[in-house]
Amino acid sequence: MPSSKPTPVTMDAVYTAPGYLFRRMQQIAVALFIEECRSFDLTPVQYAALVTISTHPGIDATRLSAVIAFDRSTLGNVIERLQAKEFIVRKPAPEDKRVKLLYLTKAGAGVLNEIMPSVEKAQTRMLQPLKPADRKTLLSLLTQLVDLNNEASRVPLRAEDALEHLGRSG
Amino acid sequence: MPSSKPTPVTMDAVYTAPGYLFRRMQQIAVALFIEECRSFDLTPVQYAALVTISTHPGIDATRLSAVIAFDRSTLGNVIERLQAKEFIVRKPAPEDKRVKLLYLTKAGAGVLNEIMPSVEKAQTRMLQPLKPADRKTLLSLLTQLVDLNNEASRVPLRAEDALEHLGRSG
DNA sequence: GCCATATTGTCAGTATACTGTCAATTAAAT
DNA sequence: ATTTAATTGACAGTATACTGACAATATGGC
Repeated sequence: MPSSKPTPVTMDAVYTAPGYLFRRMQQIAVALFIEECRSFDLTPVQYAALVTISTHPGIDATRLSAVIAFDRSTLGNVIERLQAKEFIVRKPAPEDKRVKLLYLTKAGAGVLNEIMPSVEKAQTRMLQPLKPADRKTLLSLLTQLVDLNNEASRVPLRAEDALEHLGRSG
Repeated sequence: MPSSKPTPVTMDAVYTAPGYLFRRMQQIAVALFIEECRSFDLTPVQYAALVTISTHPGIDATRLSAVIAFDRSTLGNVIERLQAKEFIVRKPAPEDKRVKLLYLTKAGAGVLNEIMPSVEKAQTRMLQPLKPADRKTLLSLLTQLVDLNNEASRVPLRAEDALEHLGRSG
């Protein structure tokens, strides 16, 4: 017969779970980013979107979502905010009336250039407590893990999608 | 004079940043949790809260927030939802009219017992793609990093706070 | 050309997260 | 004891995230 004796629950069920640790590190990462970049009025997500629009001028929202693996619905609001701050502009695509193409404004390119050192500082700070060798190990394992689990999230990363707006066929 | 020549921005500014990788892993971790625990109507945060109330019956919201390092404001809504699902109850504290003490209901204890295997499965799955030795390494480094960066987040983990409701002096 | 299908942006709804504020209440200072 | 501080739960406001739906538009099969 199946034993229904309940295992005594301890806080280890939370503290040692990788999911909990990833959540904590995400909180910490965002906190450090916001702290270092306070003067630029850009969130981590907005920064990632801005970088991607910079490297892929004329990308549309759907492809942008695939390239940084952010939800399409979420990205709509992010784009709105970047547009409100006048860091990007949206232009209707001539060949497809559904699509709106994204471009950096001068202000957007400017803020991106200026914020870079602060972003670097935040990224450095979050791994700082580890020994240099451990930083490399963690980053390597984390990169592998994200890549190998790519399909597990709703919006898998599709870096190659970024090239489609340049006229490739899928 | 300072060179204002802008460094060409590449997607590496996003893809290799630890902050981005932590965000991706958090997304993936939540997605796997939700998938494995679909039948239980509990989110990762609600699960963590339930575990903590189980191991600390009679804890209040502020101490709960310190023990799992979740924001106090956020936790208010989480508690409301757990209460709506009748997994917990809130009782006013006799000695302090501000405080409401949290307790598991029978249904709460039941769901916690039943969900455990699915939670375990989700936690296992998210590290599965790595070799066993690498899983151990990553978990160890992650645990260290979260601990060493504890003060960087708005709500640092204060595990010892959990004992106060048992009558300690701070 | 027509029709089933897919894509795009958008929206409503729910659930974290954080900032800042507030009233009620308690504790501390003197 | 009275003023001052701090604490507690709550709230409003902003910003990710995901689900599921929708109209407008494109595309494919035929």
